[in-house]
Amino acid sequence: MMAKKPAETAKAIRTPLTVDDGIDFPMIELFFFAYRDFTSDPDQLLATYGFGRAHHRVVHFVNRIPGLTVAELLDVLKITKQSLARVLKQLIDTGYIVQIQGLRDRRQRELYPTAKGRDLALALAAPQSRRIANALTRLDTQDRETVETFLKSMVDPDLRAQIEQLPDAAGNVQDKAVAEPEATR
Amino acid sequence: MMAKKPAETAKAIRTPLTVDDGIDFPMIELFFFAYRDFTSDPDQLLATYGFGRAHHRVVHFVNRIPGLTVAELLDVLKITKQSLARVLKQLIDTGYIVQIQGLRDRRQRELYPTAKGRDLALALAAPQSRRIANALTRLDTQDRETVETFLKSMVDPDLRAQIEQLPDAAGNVQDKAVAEPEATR
DNA sequence: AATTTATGTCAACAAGGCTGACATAAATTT
DNA sequence: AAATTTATGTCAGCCTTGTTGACATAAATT
Repeated sequence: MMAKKPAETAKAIRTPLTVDDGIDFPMIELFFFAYRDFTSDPDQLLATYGFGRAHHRVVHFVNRIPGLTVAELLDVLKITKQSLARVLKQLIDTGYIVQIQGLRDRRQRELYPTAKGRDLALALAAPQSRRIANALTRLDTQDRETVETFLKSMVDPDLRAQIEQLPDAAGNVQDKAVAEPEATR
Repeated sequence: MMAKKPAETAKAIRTPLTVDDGIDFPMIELFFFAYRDFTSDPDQLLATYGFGRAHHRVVHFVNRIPGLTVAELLDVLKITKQSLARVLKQLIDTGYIVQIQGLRDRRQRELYPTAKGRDLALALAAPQSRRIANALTRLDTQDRETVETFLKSMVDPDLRAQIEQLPDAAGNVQDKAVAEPEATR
């Protein structure tokens, strides 16, 4: 991979890149730093469990979409099954997630959280939710929608479908489909 | 690390976590997916160079703060010098970045981009800036400030200082300090 | 002269991505 | 019924990018 010579000490550019170069650097950097700190709270907690960010993502989506299959999870995470296998196996072996053979299609393994897994998902999400709530307090109440619209627009259009499938999504019908009959609540 | 038994098949929870659990899941997931796609454009480009995300960050900040020292870069990136050394060496060997011994303190190595390094930084930033601009078009003009305020508030207060130091920051004085005298422009 | 600081480097390790190959059971197609 | 496809699992090995610890050098500071 590395090959080229040090290019005969090419000349150093001493001026910084700025917005004058036609790039929205402030927003790019804001997004970078915001995400870095957004992930720092759960990262710290995960370390005490001996888990990493990969475990976080799995626990999160299994709790958000209980009963999703391995293939569906792979599609959400956009990683390979070999990559998933490692962390999923750990989460199953340590009792955070259980697999149940599909009824309709018995090849499928539906993934569900245990009580332990639910607690972990909540513990990981809590500081992130707090950070967001805190950031939103500095804005007018109707500005939440502005931020939501912005973030949603940052997602690739063809991948936005994934978001719509999650519970609580705007105009989501699935919530009702999954909800139990009123009598049992 | 891994030790526990499969917990005697602990019971599966079949209901999803939702906003009713007191967590702002929609925003958490929006932020996750938005950042995932935000990094996807440069990632693709980097792959064609044989570089990774670590190279991106180095090239970015060296272009934004030309002449910063190794120690300062480590502070911005929050990684170890051994981690930085690998990617920095590659970027220097392939002529994207040059080191210049500090004048004031000759132990320091000031980092500058070459023309090649500048081009790369611009090429990496362009799609991200485009994505942001596109997302902002869906909002009212004054909503940009809302998004900026939100993102800034997501950053840890004690780390916000880093952002202020970058060019173009709101109320930033440094731009002038770094600028050359008018005659030479 | 002694110590501290800025940087570089070597070695080893871990997490979490990846590819390729192969195995099994269940569903689907022919 | 047989052949094929699909969903999942698993083994093996590789890469990037983070980590720690140890040590070396030159320059600045005490």
